[in-house]
Amino acid sequence: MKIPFYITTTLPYVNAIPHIGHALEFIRADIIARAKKLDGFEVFFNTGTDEHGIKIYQKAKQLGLEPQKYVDETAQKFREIMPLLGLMPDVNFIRTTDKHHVMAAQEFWKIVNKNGLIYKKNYSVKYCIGCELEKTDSELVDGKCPLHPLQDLEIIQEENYFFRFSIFQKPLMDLYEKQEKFVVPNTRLNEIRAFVERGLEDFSISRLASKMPWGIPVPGDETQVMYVWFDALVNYISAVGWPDDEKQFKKFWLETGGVVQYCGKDNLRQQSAMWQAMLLSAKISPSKQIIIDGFVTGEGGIKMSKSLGNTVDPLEVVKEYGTEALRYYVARELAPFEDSPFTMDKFKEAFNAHLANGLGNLVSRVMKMAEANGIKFDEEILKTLLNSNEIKDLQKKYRAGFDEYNIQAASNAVWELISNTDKIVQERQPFKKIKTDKAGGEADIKELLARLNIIGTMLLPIMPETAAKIINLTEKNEMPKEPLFMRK
RNA sequence: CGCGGGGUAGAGCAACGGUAGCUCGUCAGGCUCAUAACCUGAAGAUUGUCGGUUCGAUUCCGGCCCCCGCAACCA
Repeated sequence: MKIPFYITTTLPYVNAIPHIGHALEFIRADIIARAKKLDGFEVFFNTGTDEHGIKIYQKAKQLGLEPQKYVDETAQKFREIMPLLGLMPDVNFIRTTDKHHVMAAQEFWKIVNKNGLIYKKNYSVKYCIGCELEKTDSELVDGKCPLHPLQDLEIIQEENYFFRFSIFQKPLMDLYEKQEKFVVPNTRLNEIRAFVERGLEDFSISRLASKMPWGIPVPGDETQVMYVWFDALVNYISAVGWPDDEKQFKKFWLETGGVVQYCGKDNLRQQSAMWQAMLLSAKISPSKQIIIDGFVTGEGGIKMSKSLGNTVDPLEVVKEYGTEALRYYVARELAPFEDSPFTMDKFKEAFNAHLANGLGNLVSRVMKMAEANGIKFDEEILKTLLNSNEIKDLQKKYRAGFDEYNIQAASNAVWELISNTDKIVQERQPFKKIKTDKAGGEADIKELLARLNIIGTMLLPIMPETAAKIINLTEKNEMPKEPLFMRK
């Protein structure tokens, strides 16, 4: 009987096309999903697109498209990128415009409402006549719209539904206290704790449909649509069958102890506070863990932005270096939880050093020796090697890395093995030894083959295609027809 | 006194009460199985700054300076 495991990315908001930050999160979640699968778990891996709300409504209008048409097109771009990033083919792709999800979000609303946690209240909105847009406080400079500083903002009173977030302070603090490593890394847990401790305010969870119709209708009130967060977050349960597919929900939400959610640091509050309060309000058990990753930045830690021209297009990277190389870079060259710079120069450097010169070259040199001397992969030697302290220690590091969602640490263990193996070739010089001491040389080469085989196995979640290639080469005793990674 | 992260060799990071490690890059030597790859060694850091605690601080405490992100209904 396989133990179920549920992991999800944040659903990207489709007001823009996929960027490197999305790619990074998809790849990380996929690596964990694959590692769990290889470990014998029955994995449900979820991703998809968040498609409602004002930004999308405006974006569609601006492009002269119906919102549905716009989101169909953009969602398709996200769907297409999944295989290019090497995601598992059975990844679940949910859209918040899916019928089932819409139904689930409405059902969720009804339950929360029934539990007395939704109420109506006047909400004042600041509106800039110049922009013809609502403005939030954070968008204002000295209380004025920075684009139209001479015009006063109009205050519009609007009646919205609110969620009683404020009463969840204590339950959330308890959750952070009791659930082990609820937020990873710990600094983020402290951050959200401090935030909740300061006190929570109810937040509005609907918009007037007359002004912004692009949302899920509020059950029982056609004049309002649900605010995107209240809709989008529900995907984590609707994706596993809530509310109607009890069997699926029981398996992947209840038996797993909840979902493991990957999200960016900008999503900390929504996922580890708002969403958890929402679940509590519907009497559903909380998520299992929230994994917060940092952002990729440009050179020098500066935020990536189109206007600065320091963005990196994941599709360009894949086109130039391939999917596997991008996965490598995400896994090992980026800090797992902190911001890290991502530039094409750095990428090339890492590619040459660790994929071409490191992994690829090692495969070529070992397979050449094996092939030239007709030496076959030996299961017995593999078994002995797996019992050595060196390999055991590395496997331990590798597993601990994955257990802590520290993909970098796990990957480092693999490259430590690669480096050790290069050293062995140099020290024992089997290519020379085989000429004078046939048995000794053969034994060395067999060990090298077994090492390569282990490297392949360890690479399976990180670089699945390369890993399969390496395993295949060692078992078939073939030199790669062309280098695995050609120097750039 | 809004919140958080950070300032360590040319670059990117690590460590932690006992004078700093790794990766890339640079230089020298070795090897020739391999993708001008690989192995060994070297050069290169007064660990932002001032002060305190201590036998001893990069590591603990306090002040200051600088950088980055966020500031809730903006995904």
